[in-house]
Amino acid sequence: MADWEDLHHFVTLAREGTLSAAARTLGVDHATVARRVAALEQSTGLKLVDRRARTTSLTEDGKRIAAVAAPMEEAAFAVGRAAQAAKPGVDGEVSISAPPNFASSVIAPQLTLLRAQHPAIRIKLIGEKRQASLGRREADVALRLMRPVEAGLMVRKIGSFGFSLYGAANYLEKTPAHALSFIGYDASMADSPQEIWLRTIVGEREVVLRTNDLETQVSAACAGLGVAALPHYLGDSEPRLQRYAVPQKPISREVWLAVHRDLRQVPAVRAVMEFLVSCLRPQ
Amino acid sequence: MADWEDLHHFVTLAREGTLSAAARTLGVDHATVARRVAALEQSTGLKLVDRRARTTSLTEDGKRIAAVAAPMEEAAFAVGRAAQAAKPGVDGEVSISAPPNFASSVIAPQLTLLRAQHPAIRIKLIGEKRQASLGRREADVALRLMRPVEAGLMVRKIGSFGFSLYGAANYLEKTPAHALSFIGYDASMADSPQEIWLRTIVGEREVVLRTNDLETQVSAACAGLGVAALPHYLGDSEPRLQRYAVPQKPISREVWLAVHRDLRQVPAVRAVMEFLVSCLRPQ
DNA sequence: GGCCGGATATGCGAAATTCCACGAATCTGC
DNA sequence: GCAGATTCGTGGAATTTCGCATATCCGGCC
Repeated sequence: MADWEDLHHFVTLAREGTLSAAARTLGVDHATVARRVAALEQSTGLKLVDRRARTTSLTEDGKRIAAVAAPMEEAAFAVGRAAQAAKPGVDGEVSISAPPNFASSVIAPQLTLLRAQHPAIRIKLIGEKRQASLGRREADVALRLMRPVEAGLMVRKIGSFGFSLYGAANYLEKTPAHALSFIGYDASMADSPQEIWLRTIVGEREVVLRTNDLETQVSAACAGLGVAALPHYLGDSEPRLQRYAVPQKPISREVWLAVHRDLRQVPAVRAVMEFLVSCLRPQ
Repeated sequence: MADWEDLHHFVTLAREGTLSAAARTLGVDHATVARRVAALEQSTGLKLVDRRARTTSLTEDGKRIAAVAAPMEEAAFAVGRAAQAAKPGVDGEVSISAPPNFASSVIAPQLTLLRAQHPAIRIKLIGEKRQASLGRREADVALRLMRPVEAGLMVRKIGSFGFSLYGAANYLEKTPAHALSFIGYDASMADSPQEIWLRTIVGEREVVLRTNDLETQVSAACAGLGVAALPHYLGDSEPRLQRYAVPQKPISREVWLAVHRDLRQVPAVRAVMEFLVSCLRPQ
């Protein structure tokens, strides 16, 4: 019987694609991954990966084995969730995945409320653009701007927020509409609703700054570089900015709360979810 | 994330019931099992087993985790089968589980035929009364006397054999029917069809020897201790014995061949199955 | 009551595993 | 074309893990 930990390393390698990436997610050295995969090849008597200088690719046998072993990983994550769900009481660490600026602007400022109500809960707030997989427990709870489709999740729409154009007051005063400059997202966000909305407004005018970081957009707008499409929670809280009305139909994005089925009954997780709902409730 | 090998040890412990038994099936020291389970408890933060001097019993949390982890073991066995199935060609070791006397009397004598036809196949012939689990790869192929019901198996009836009463020639000559002594199975086989059949014949007469070993029955019958209910393949091949006819309806038992779905296409396994079928074919 | 078989803890030495560091190879951007 | 970044391979030192031996405990049996 093969060592299960060897299988763990191999499955991770199969998913991540490179030894180094697998090593990072496993929290070990890449040499360890290489050796464990070699051990698995030894014990199965099959060649599982093609080792080449810069990339390692799975052989046909490797793909087959990886496919069969994938359910094993599913089960392993289920064990992890079951273990967390078995812990009694409202304590322990709960990790939240949310869009970066949403995390810093909306959630973080209110964390003291949660802290006051449930002192035993430790929060890990992960602001990241990529959608953390709740299935593999990269986070316990996730806030998403689109309805999650991952299997095994309980999802719930808990609110929404609108966008407006914002500019520095003195910039808007002195600049005629046809001469406005714009601040937009970079290519990585080209498909986002707010960027599409912004393009309909920009028309022939100029986009002078593209950035994927909303805070940078705020700073640039404050400095009078141009106008930016910002969520209300950001723009309205910045006194140096004011809204710039446009005829286009305003847009808004929905906020969805997602939790894995297995964790939804955990007291600490429930508490965090209620807190997140309250964060989004209109004051 | 918990170490998968820790989970492996824990799942085995959960199934086997004791540290020592788990250690035996895993092929490690019981201290290792204890340490790994302790490590799992550490990493999950749950108490999984109650350690007592003579027995270790799962806690409620332990049962829950074990139940969730069981599919992981299923997947691990599937990986093992997939690995074996991926091996090309008619070679490698194939293990056969069969009733003990059947293995020694019917299969073993003909193994040279298989050997001649497929020199690259190594056979592991396991004669054991308990039914080896093909699902967990305790054997690749099994011969059973009843239709297997395990999930995932391909089963096929490949023959049958009958029973008769046998006794030493001189014993049968000198002993009148009402004075016959009998040789039967012990309590562990009390429910077997041949034992039930034997009881209908014995009536008020005496059972002078009970044993679970068929070879012992043969020896005793040869020595003139009494008559025994033996399968024809055993009794007919022993020149010192001859059948003793009885009015009761004769019985026979079916022989079933079982193989796991995932292994039925492996060349070596197919070859062994064909060989086993030929063993049962009436000459 | 004493003995025995089997099970679980514990301590220690050996062995295996892991991390670390360095070098080679490849891809990317300028 | 070259520098920088990333990746994989390898060898040696340190840590961890494992197996063995011993001690202890419990239940059953004579």
